[in-house]
Amino acid sequence: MRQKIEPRTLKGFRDFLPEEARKRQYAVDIIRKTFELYGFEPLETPALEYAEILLGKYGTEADKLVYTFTDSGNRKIGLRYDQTVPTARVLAQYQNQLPKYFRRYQIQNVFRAEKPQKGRYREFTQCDIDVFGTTEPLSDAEIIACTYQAFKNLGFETVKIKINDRAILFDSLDQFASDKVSVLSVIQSIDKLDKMSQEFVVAELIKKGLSDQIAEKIISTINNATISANLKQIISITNQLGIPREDILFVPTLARGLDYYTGMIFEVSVPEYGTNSLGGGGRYDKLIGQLGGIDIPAVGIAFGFDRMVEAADKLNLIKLGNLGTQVLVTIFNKSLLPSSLEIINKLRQKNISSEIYINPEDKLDKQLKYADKKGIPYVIIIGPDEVKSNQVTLKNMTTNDQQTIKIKELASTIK
RNA sequence: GUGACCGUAGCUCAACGGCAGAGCAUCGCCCUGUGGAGGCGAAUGUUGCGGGUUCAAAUCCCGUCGGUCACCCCA
Repeated sequence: MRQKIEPRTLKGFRDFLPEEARKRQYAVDIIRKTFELYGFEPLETPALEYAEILLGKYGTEADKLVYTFTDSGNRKIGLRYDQTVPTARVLAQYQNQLPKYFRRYQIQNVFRAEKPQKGRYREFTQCDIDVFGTTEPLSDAEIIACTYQAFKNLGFETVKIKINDRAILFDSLDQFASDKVSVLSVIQSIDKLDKMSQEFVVAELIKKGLSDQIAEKIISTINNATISANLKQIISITNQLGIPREDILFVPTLARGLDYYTGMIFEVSVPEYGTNSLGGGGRYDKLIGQLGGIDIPAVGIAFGFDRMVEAADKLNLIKLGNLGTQVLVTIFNKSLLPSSLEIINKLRQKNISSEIYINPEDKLDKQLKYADKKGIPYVIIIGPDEVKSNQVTLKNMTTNDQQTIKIKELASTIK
């Protein structure tokens, strides 16, 4: 007796059925075109890496979230946790083959062994763009401009970029750090000012071991911080690259959780969707050196493709009208099947995406019902009358119009 | 990783210790050259899974898997 296997997906992993998959493909297409438009080159890396490449890069906390296994050759391996680490490996491994100023994009799935919840999964897609090999503010600005445009191209009405400079945070907060409470720890608390009240953050700072006065002073210091020359320059270039001044906001309390940022940091959000950031990034000039052994400055962003699609879908920005099957060719009966086959060939030669009903035994009403359910806008009927007059009946499923036309007029009528 | 809530037909849910049900969806027919509306009929379950308590468990208890939410962290 064969054991019955229950079909199911792994916790935190998802299937994308046709409707969902089509939306994702639609979005990925727009994003990829934008990246290409801004001169970024594609890069793909394997899902699996040697575990030693992945582990120990962001700290012990992140290491726990890396999927690791032993393969049948007894190698310690792991699934990629992000796209930055594998790219750092590529930079170290192929340094002679890559351009000095390397700008690449990467749209791939990453894996994290986290507890899933809303908008968070164990396998999800990240869109990365980065510029390697320079500390020029122009490269920071290019990343911001391209990110902004990708969101705009997807159809988001307003896109806001919050920007700050880690240097501002370090310079103004260093004075408050102690053996007990590091600057990075203070910065992590500061990062919460966006979501939490000031009182909450002050309480957290006190809990971390700072005095009431110091905690209050930190808040007022950071609220009064002024913009850096570096940031001014980056913003000015983004304006010249066509990003409206009002969509770039200097937010001195923006901190970003990751420790490795060294300069400009930024986050993207879409106000219509909520305050949650859809992506973030910044400059990380030391990370690649730590990862691959060679010092290469870098700036980039990763945005969450899944959340972006969810937001776009919620705001009705994904129009699939012209995607998918345009025409269903029905089969009147078995003996007229050759006529239907002839038509479907013609349609496909004309580059019209079309489907032939798959069962010649089914009656016409069933075939129409099928088209209706799948949302196919046109149906072609070829019965004895049509065959006799060398025509076809073209039915528009949305307007309910129906006309009998010559076969050669088909393509132009549908388009 | 910590904590809370929830798993009953394809979907949304009812039954809350005593015969497992409804609406929607599906399929068939009304309708042998035309979908969406309507009418009639049919099919659908080891109540997520495993164990325990009980004369009796969908219901109570434990475990497990899955989902949702918050924290942490992030995308």
